[in-house]
Amino acid sequence: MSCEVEIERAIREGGRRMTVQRAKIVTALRHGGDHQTAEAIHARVLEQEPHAGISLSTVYRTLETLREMSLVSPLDSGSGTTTYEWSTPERPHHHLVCRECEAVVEIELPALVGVQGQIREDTGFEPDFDHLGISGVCAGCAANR
Amino acid sequence: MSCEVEIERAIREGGRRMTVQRAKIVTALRHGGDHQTAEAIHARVLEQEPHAGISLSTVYRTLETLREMSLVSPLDSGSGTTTYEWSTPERPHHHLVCRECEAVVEIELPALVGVQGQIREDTGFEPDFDHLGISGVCAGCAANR
DNA sequence: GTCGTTATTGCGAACATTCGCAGGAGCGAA
DNA sequence: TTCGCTCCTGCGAATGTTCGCAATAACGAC
Repeated sequence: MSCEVEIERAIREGGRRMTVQRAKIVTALRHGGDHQTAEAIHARVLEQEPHAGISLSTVYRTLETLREMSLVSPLDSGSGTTTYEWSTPERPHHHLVCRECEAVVEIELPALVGVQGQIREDTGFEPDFDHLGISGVCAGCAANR
Repeated sequence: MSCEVEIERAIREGGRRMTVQRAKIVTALRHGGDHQTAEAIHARVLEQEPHAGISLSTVYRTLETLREMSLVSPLDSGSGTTTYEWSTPERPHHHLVCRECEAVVEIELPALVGVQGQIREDTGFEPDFDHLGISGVCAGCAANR
């Protein structure tokens, strides 16, 4: 993948360092599909390189670092485990997470831009409205009652 | 407090049982101010009745039960600890949680009703928009950079 | 009041995640 | 190339929260 170079440059900016561990975690994230747990990413790294010896702590810390740089979006699925997906700023979207069956549906919410503006004007607060996890009850579970 | 009777009735509906533990937890919640952690509620119960012998698990389970009945609103403050506050349906509000300093600001967002309608129409999903925890960066922290 | 069903409790273990610390490695400067 | 600063890692312990299980107690029926 060619974009690995760009990511490396992005990491270097801000005084961060490029390490083998980070490279492997980034690769696992980008090739592993959406909504992976930290544990799954860790397993994927070890699978491709059993002697890599990357600790789970490092996976968590790297994910946090990538989140600070807005390269990764965490999604709290409500059931106690957080999943991560590679950021796609060119296609902003949000997630509806069902409280009952834990299904996740993607949705675009351009109307949130107005809400974001209101918050900013009222309070000066800059909300993270680029990748919201909205919990609730999906149509299927609502029907089952 | 007179409304304890109403809460008791609400708990009984749906086949739930009224126990001493639940009564004490409800009292602690209602008299303890907003945004208490489970640990704080537990401590408050033990403080007023050292021999009560209520376990932390029971506090968590009771809070979950009260949340299912929409009597209590949890707020994930981002720092790993969840706080709870008694629901006030007559005064719906949301919380802006600063990712840097963890300050919490209350805000009313009537504009969200429109977004809620859009989600419902598009997907049939019923979002929990009555008590959102919105993370982001507050004005003060944004200025410190 | 007694009885039986079953929701609820307390306990300890499990879970996902974070933290502190000492050793190791990345990267700029010489 | 070597040196030195300091960021990063691995480990194990700690955190907040959930879960499984056996014992207990609430509440409706008699």
